[in-house]
Amino acid sequence: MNVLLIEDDLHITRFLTQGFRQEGYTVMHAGDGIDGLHLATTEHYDVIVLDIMLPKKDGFAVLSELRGRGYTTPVIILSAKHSVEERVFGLKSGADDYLVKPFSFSELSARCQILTRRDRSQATPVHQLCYHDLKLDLLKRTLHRSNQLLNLNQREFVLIQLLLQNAETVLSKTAILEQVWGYQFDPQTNVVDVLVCRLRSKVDKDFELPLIHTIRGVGYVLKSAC
Amino acid sequence: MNVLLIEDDLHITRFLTQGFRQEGYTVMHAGDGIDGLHLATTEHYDVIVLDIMLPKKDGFAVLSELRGRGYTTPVIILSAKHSVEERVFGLKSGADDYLVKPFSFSELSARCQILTRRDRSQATPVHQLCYHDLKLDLLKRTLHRSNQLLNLNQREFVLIQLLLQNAETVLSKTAILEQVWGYQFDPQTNVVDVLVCRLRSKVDKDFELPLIHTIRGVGYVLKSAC
DNA sequence: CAGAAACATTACACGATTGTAATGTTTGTG
DNA sequence: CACAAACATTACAATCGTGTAATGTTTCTG
Repeated sequence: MNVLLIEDDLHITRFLTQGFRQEGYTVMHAGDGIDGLHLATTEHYDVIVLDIMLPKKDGFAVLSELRGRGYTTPVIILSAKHSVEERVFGLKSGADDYLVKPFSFSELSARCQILTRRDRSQATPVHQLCYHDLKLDLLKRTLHRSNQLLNLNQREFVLIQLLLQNAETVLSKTAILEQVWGYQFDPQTNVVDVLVCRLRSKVDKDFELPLIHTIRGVGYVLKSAC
Repeated sequence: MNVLLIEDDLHITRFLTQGFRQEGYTVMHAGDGIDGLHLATTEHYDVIVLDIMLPKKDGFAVLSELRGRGYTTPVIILSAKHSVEERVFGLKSGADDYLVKPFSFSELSARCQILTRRDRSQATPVHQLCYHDLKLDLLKRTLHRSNQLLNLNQREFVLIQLLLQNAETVLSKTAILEQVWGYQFDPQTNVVDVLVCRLRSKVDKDFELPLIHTIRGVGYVLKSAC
């Protein structure tokens, strides 16, 4: 069982890490929101324990980005505030549970168990990837932008899937070549450029806000901000 | 959405019933443990909200009997006590959540939503279809027969999916036309025959046992027996 | 501002996919 | 067994998907 702990307070971190390890969990730790989000989207975890007050990116932001990208990993929020509004807000933003500090480790552990118990019975991989007004359904093989159906071909579909799975992360051309074509060498042509262009003409052309951005000298990203 | 509320305090009952009804839930109410258990085991509910201090049979007893009989309906415990021991005990006995009185209705409602949301997501569509030695993966878009990868094109893929979803059920040509092409009329050609033929050449040709059978005058079936 | 590098777009060609139609084969009935 | 209907197979043509290369455009540097 893997736990991702996103917490900046060193005392709490040590306390929880120890507790989880004693129960046989594997714990990964991130000390700020950016790191946490990165870990959460690159590795598999059974539960994420998420502090709200975090450096760089707060817990709510991490949570909403995570959910926005289609990740459904159970999240337990830890927070010092116990105002009803904040608790409800946390739960509505996609958290699965909300614990107010101070709390006992045994309760946290019990609540983790509930979430993972439920999760195991599912064990179904995500089949919908969302970002901004894009929605990709892997089972129906459809891509919608703002509820409008876009007709993609094979290659375009795989590329947008890759971009969605790595939303807001720059992908180099080499990485794209590798993951879309399976090539581990450069075919010395501009296939990637052409494919990106074709995808753009479907995904971005008729819309106000472009989502596919090029980072000159680096690669491409899917993101909504400029 | 159906809620079962097991609670003896009349004020709380009225308060919660009203709140749930305003959110469009249907609420059933039981005033003691015996009644509650009886209702829980005879009707279907999406969530059970369970008080601990109850006449006749307390909440923990109700919960453990319920779970002992195999019911997995999500249960939220309401309790006046907030000792860590009791909370952990409640969670470990099979509750899905634990709220300490006094609590706000909005938090209870949010937590109910989480539990029912999770439940609904368990109804996630299957992404693997299997029959005999055929295995179709809708996410990877692959078809294997006896662990051998078969390379299908678009139309063939949709047809085998349809056949697998209706394994051992005869599908008429009209039905196939409708579900694979979306046509609701007969194009007056033999597209279906041709597609079946092409699919067969991949699925059945190199194997001992044919899986795609034609029922003369009726349609086609996927089955392993003759 | 000239030039080069990086990227975008367009045009073209080849192969795969798919629908149509022609031809071949099986099955059942009188 | 002759015949027709139903189905299977094959052949062909139109279209689509995809890679390559040529041409435009942008961006950055000196």
